[in-house]
Amino acid sequence: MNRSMNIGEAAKISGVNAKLIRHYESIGIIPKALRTDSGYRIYSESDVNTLAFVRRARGLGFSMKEIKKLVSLWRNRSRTSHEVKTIALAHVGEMERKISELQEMVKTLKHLAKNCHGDQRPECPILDNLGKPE
Amino acid sequence: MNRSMNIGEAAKISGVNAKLIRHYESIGIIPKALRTDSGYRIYSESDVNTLAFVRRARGLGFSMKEIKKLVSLWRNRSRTSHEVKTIALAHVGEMERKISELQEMVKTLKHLAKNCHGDQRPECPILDNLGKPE
DNA sequence: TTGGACCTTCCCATCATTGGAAGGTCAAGC
DNA sequence: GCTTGACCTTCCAATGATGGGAAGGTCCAA
Repeated sequence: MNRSMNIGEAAKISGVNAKLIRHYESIGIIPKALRTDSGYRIYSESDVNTLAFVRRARGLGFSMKEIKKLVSLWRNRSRTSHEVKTIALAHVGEMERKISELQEMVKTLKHLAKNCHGDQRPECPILDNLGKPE
Repeated sequence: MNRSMNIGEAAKISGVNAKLIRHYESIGIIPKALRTDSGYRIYSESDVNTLAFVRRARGLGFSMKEIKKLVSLWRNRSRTSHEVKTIALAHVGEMERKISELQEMVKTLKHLAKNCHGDQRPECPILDNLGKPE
């Protein structure tokens, strides 16, 4: 129990590669790791949990700034679920905005592509549209 | 007609700011502009058309690499509409993939948020999920 | 003791864009 | 003619998240 490990092992278990672990430390997402006498970083199981937390938050598309806040809330017993939910819903809103934007682009481009023969001839409504929209 | 203008005017008309015009020149999206004796860049109406083309392509989410190719096809009379359509549809596919990814994240996060009280209490299924997915 | 697999820090690249600094040019008003 | 301010020039750096690699130190097993 309570075993400690070096960065390679922590990477394997947490699913966050070593390069990224160092990076997360450097930008303050996770606290500075303890070191052996020779300078190797040491990780506890708790540290690995934090890393996996970060990985999963990334998987939901949260920014590093948001993740930093989420980690601190996670670690803070006097947090309120309201704070967490606010961040989550703001992120949902941002993603939904992005989805709409992409859908709009897809719609336009599909329409143009539908009218493009896609053969050996040079005529192309896609280029026409980009070249002169009027 | 056939008036020529400096970068500021070209920026206004094309809708691409001056900083970005210089950048596009530096990365080869547009050819190097002619210069006055004193070194100011000179743009023709045709150049401005190219800049607006780039701006609209950006608006459809194309990458600079793709836009470089599209500009060259636009300028090339012996292009085939097939080439253009291929690029466009590949881009549509990429955007649809991205949309699915975002939708999946939104779905997960909305589900977690729905079960989160969002009040003064610390209990929070969002943090629980990020902390231990098992 | 040697080798290889690990670790360290540091710098650079990506992508598209923006910002600023330091300095040159132009045109209008005095 | 000179000043002023708006424009232009180049160069360097930052963004956000990550990856790649170099140069060098450490650990462990044969």
